[in-house]
Amino acid sequence: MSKEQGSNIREVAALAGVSIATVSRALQQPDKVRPETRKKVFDAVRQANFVPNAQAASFRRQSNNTVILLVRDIGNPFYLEIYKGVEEAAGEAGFKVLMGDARNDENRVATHIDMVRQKHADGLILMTGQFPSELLDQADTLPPIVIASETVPGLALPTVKIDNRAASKNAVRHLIEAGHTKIAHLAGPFPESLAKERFEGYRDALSEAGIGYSDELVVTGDYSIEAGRRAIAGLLESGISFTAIFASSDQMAIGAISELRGRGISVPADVSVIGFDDIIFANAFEPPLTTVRQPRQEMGRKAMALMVDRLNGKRTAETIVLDTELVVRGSVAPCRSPHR
Amino acid sequence: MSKEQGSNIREVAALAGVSIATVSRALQQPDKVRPETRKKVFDAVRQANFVPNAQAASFRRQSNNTVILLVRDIGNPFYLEIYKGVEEAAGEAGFKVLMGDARNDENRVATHIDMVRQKHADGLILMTGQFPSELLDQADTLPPIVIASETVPGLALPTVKIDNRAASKNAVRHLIEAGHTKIAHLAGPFPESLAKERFEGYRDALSEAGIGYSDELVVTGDYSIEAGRRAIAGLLESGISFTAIFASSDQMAIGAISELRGRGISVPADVSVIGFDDIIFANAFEPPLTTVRQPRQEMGRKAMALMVDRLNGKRTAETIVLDTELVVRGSVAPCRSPHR
DNA sequence: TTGAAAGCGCTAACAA
DNA sequence: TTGTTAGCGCTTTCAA
Repeated sequence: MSKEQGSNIREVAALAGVSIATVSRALQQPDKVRPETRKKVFDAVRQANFVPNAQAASFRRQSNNTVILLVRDIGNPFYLEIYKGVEEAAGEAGFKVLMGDARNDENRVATHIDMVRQKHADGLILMTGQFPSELLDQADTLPPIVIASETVPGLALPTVKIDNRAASKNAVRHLIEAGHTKIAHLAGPFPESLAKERFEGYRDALSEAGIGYSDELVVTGDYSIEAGRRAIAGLLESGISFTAIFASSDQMAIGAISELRGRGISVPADVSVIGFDDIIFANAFEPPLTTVRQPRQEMGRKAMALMVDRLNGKRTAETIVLDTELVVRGSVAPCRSPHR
Repeated sequence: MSKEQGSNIREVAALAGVSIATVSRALQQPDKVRPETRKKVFDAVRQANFVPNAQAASFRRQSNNTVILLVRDIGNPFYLEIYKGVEEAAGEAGFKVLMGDARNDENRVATHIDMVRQKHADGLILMTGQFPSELLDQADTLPPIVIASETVPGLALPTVKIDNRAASKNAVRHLIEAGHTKIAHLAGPFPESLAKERFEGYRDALSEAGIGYSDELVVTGDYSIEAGRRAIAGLLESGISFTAIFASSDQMAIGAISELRGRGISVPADVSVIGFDDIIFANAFEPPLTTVRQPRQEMGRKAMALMVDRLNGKRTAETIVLDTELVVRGSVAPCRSPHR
């Protein structure tokens, strides 16, 4: 029933009574081959149970139409929507997408850059805050890289991002308008740009409202649920008082709320919370999370578009800035003891 | 500063004053080369800024030490933990892992099987309920495939899974012990094995307790949050009464709870809920979700181990069954109107 | 321990 | 429209 497995283009050519070039053409550009010839080839392909060896083709072409999407932490649902956008745009452009997990580890970023150098893939879409410092001054020898969501200071690469500072400022302003003045900030890991930009937005809103800034209200974490829990535990145990939280990720917001609740503090009655990202769980959560929505799908699409440009030889370092939106749901309430 | 980019093994050989074979050996099996020669080669590699073309090597070796992990829906956090297990075991065995998204689409499964046939990867770990039916009778011509979590009836492939039927029965029994008799079941998509097995466990528990079974209490969905919402909306609108829900995924459980709450029905006070998977959000959710924990990391590790065996020529179709655990948290309460 | 040489399967330039 | 042919960069016998 099943024919020989490892048949190659030569066997097919022999079977069809044509040259291997014709087989290749019939398969790659059918309209360049006369219909009768095409039919002979297709029949032979079927008869030989032939599956072209994509590896050989990629090798010959010196490209394999594949890009790697490397994310900070594959456990964060935020990246999955991005992936979908990337994959959609990639499919349209004839590319495949593989997803890699950097696990917040700079070395793993370096490993994946090497994979591109070694032609495992044609390009790398980076969604990690980390970048191997030893590569920073080798910008001209880097393989095709596009940055999404994050930025790497001192590296002029095509980038798609949001205005983190403005989005944060807007979110914190929302808290201030509800009467909050003691606002904690669950930041990302410094000194990454993303963390710093959101932190600056937080400070902007504070100073705009004439509210004093306090170091003690800022805690950093790696955007995970666990980090959110830990941050709140630390804050509470150190006795700092606060009535609102602005978290740099929905996961941290969710961890924070869970921790708060575990200690008998209710959200939003006692403490208001705003997250960041609008992951799919934000809306199903109790209370439904007020958060900053990022246009994830579009971010993915744009990043892939930038990659296609780059792969086609465009050497600019364009930066695309996408809009965000504050999605007001149920995790913010008026401050009960304003100006306490 | 930066040297020529696309240097190849020939240049390095010339630079080092040795043959290309020696360069290859120095890089692949350093101990087969005299230390002085090795040093010459390494110096030349550095000088030429040489990065071996992995594509060429893979092509020559006819294998690339890469496996694809194809999941049903990359948006479900359940798969991310699996991925971590797979990647860990893969790293130890010298393999790379790429993750693909089947989007509940049989055609995309076929596409990925083709990728392996075309040598994009050495093997495929399948976590999809779907399998292209036209390939079912070609088991002997299939590339290396391992099934995880799911099963494909009529296909004898190495598999790692849990005892879905027993786990479900145990979960539903927990509901029954709390006094519930009107228990809805949010099932996966029939006729997939996974959905059927969990459904059978549900029926087992019911009949064991002498509770009658009603078709109307069973609704199917694709394991997503949205499916959970829709299922509950349908149930409520058709006027069926129920006091508990056994959902086939945490995401459906979360969607269900969110929908219930939106309609003023509280969990667990009015309705008790049990989920399946124990995703990372289950514990942070309000109420913390009682659910069936799957040993995801281990499942991933075992699946990869099976793949390594298979790639090493082992041709058995071993099935490994892993243990589950009912994690009791806060989403189940005693039935307030038992035997209503 | 090292080198020469064949060739993995395919694409694409060129010729017919 | 089709065929001939030269490699892509590497690994791996086999011989020295």
